[in-house]
Amino acid sequence: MLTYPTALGNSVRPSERHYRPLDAVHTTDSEDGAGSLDRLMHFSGIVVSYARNAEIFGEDEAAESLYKVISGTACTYKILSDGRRQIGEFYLPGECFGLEYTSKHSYSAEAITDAEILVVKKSAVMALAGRDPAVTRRLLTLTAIELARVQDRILLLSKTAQERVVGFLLEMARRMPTDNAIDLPMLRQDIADYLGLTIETVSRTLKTLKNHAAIDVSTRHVVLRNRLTLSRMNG
Amino acid sequence: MLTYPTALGNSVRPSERHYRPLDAVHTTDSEDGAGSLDRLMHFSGIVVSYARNAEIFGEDEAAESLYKVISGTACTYKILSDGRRQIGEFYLPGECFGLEYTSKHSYSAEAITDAEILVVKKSAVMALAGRDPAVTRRLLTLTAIELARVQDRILLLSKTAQERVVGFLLEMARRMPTDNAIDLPMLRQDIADYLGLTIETVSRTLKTLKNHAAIDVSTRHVVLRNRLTLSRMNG
DNA sequence: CGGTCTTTTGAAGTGCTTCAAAATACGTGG
DNA sequence: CCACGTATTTTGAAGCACTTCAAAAGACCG
Repeated sequence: MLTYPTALGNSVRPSERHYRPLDAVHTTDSEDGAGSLDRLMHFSGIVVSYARNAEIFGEDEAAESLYKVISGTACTYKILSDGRRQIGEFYLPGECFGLEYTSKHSYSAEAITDAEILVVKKSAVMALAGRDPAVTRRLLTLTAIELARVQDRILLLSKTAQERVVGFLLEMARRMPTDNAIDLPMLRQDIADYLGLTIETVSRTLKTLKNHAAIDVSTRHVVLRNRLTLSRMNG
Repeated sequence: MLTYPTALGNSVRPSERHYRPLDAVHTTDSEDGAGSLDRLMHFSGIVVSYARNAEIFGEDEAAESLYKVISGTACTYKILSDGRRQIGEFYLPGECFGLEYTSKHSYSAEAITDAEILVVKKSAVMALAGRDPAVTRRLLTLTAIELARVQDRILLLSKTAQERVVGFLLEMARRMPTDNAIDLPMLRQDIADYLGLTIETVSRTLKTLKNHAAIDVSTRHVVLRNRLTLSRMNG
């Protein structure tokens, strides 16, 4: 897998795809500290542009920062000893990752499209958290949301190939601004590595769904045609 | 599956198995609020005894309490529409569960052996957290640890049956007080539902490991004979 | 000791993977 | 803007790991 050079610094280079405008991100003040944390991130963070396939951080590196996707898509992953790659999660614009509380990262992260990522030192976040309890509460909320999401993935991974693919599509549709249309930022191989399937199985399953008139699918675009059918297929 | 009657109240009925003495639990004061939270739980919580297979809470019930295992073993689980059960996690003495930040539980919990569970109202925890920021930090730490554990499970579930069983045994050994001897509190069916396998595959895989002199295994007891072999089998 | 629950074992079936290759999409230089 | 080379996706056929179904063996409890 090629690794493209990484552009560092506060540059604001246009990226390939924008899924959600930044101003759609939740920035209002609330008792869970969303406002304070969000303001801190945008104030003390720097925007870093990553080319497609560029590594954002590596496993076992010091975990010093929090990350928020501005544009493009990132993912976390681990390489197993047999060479297979398991993708932990995809991160779309507005979503945060790097919420680990160990000193080293336990997985790697990379940009799967050209992407702009807001990078904030954890030390800055922790300093603010010391002054503003709402920030700690916000971090707790974000971590709990991530936990719930990962627990859902465990359910997904215990299902059949068709249920996994359907679950993936429904989840992506939920997280995208458009209702039934999905612009897939990732390759079939990424989907396969996310769902614990092979690329061939993903391809064949999408075709089956298309043949059952449940979806329309082209290389990078999916339209959910029949949510009722899909929900029934979702186990 | 039978559901046994649940004994409610502050009773202290002896339970089947004790894996770790309570005083081995981390109770020292520290900057992450472990001490404050722990004292609160033991001060304002009540100990409830559950018989084997008794439900501790059900999916969609209001999530009003935090739980800490005193003795015995509990697990969280979800029933899929096809009737299969996916176990989310096992909880051994000293471990906490119910760390959800939604108003309703998104999974069920039950005692898989007779068990004593310390039950604490979230409202009490949150009240303390409002006065003592260290408690919120402690909750954040506990949630982050749970998150890391679930992320590891995702890796486990993307592996072969043998790797899953080996990973399960190594993980259980790590969490038990004894080094290489494991007293399994759960049935083969529970292990199967945890690993996303069938009971037959679990049984056959344990036999294979035994035949390779990697473990000794009887119904409820496992001894890790050769950790090097096991580690190599762990993917 | 008898009944029930649990685990093991065997044999056949199947869903996903693997291997191989064709078809299609994509990016780039001419 | 087209043509070419590369990357990605699709399709086909065979293999295999795990499941399913069935039944025997063993463990547990009153």
